[in-house]
Amino acid sequence: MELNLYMTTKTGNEIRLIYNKLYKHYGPQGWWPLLGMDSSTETDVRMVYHPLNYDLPKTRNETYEIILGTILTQNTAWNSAEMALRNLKALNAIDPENLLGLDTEIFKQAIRSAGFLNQKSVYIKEVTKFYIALDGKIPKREKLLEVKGVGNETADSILLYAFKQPEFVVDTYTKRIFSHIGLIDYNYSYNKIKNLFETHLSHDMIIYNEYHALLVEHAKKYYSRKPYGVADPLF
DNA sequence: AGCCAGGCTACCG
DNA sequence: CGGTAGCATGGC
Repeated sequence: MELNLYMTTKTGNEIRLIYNKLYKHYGPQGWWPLLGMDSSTETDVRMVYHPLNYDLPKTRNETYEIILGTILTQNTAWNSAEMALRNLKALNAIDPENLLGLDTEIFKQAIRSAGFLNQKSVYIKEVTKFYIALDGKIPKREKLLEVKGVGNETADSILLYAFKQPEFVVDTYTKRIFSHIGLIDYNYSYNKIKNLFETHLSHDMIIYNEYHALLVEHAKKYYSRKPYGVADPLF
């Protein structure tokens, strides 16, 4: 029979149960957030989450904005990355060609709030050239990983949120929550954890999108300060 | 005042 | 291979 046995394992049930619990508790997350598209109110450009709308990003520059965000938020609070994005928008640089045309010092100062500006300025230029060269095509994970500054999590975030591909994203929060629950060891490799989730869930972009966003939302509340998870009311 | 943030590269054994 | 120092700034 073709009804897969893995669907009945304890681990598989846990992974799906936890998703349902988080979704019921927090609801759809509307990731990846985008800057408001209303340029008439430049002083109040906020990030827009878009729950239950999985058609975004729609334009070349919206896709690019998400790619920029994945680099800017590496080991950095989202608020700091968001500030950098607003600065870039004010420079009309959430556009691959315009960004590459910026003066280097102006560019670095624009992304300063996101930290690691020397590294990230290089990473962003590298991934920008890669994006332009794609010419509208969807990148292979393997090729994304060849770009300097794009590691496992960033590659999966780009594929999932910018290109709507079913790639599960593993981050620090995922490891904290699931090691706290006891389903993984904290030091499992990235791909081992990624495979665990992808094995036990439908290969569904929407599920992967919400699951990762929900884990971040939950972890920000209960897994940001040691000892992690002790006050977690759900798990 | 520290600790933490939606990681990655380079280099080490 | 797996393990880790260094990277920069802002919030709390």
